[in-house]
Amino acid sequence: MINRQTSVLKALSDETRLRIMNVFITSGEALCVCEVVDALHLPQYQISKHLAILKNAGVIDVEKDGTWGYHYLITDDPLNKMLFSFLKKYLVGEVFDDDIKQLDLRLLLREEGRCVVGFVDEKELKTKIKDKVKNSQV
Amino acid sequence: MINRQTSVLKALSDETRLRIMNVFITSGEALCVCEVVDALHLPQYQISKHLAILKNAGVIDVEKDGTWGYHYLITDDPLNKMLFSFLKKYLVGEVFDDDIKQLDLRLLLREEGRCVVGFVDEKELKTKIKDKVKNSQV
DNA sequence: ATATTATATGCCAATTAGTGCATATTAGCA
DNA sequence: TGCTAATATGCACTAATTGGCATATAATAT
Repeated sequence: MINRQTSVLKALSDETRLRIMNVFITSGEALCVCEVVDALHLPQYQISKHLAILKNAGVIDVEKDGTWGYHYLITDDPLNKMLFSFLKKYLVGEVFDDDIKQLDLRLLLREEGRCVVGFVDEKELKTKIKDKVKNSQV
Repeated sequence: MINRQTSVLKALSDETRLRIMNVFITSGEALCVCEVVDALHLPQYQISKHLAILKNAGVIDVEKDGTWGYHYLITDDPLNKMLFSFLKKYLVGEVFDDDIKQLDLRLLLREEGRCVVGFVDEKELKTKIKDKVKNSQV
């Protein structure tokens, strides 16, 4: 009953969902739920729900790989293309930048481009990264 | 408590408000409330309320001229500029196009670039336009 | 002063949306 | 088969949003 642009913008009218869009857009990666959870420091059930809303609005989709679910932007669509290139410039500021930093750290844990761990809290993340660096030097 | 981009996109997450933004953006004019009312065919109190929300979000402002209130886009801001140029491309489709047609008709009633009548319904509008054309030919 | 016109706003009811928690689902693994 | 890990979802609660109506405000005209 309402037009597409309205329902898409409704889906984007929430800080958490904008933060999610931000990590997808600036990373350019397909991300699994646990990676988004760690980037945003929000509970898993919230991220899952918000991802479902974005999926419903037609801006992202999922591809399952075992228990992992890789979510990615639907870029083969003219309206979405406009939207994403707008958001890429528009979403600037502390919150958005912090999320990217966290995501970049978290992505260091990937192996061969794939997510291999669930959520890890802040300290655990740092420890794991140190271990990884150590091992790669050996 | 929430960041600016979020509150702006919240303000845009409503079909009526997107339609309002559309008439501002594609017409490039400062419009008074009655002109927006006639373009969208919605009750005055709705338009007033929605304009207040957009004003609150920092995307439009008002300049009063007697009882008339001319609303206009706040374009001297980098984030707003991005937003408006995005919306200009993004807001396409029947609803949006129809509103523009209605607005164009309605703007024919202006005199020296100013609004000189309140709301007029569809038939009244057509009559008035015919009269105007007739008078201008004499 | 009073009436009229353009616009704003307060209040209510109805709907919708977000959070938190617990639990369901599904896949891999011992 | 049973366990654990990754993700999804149902439910209850609260908060926010919207439309409709009536009325307020404020400027102009009579």
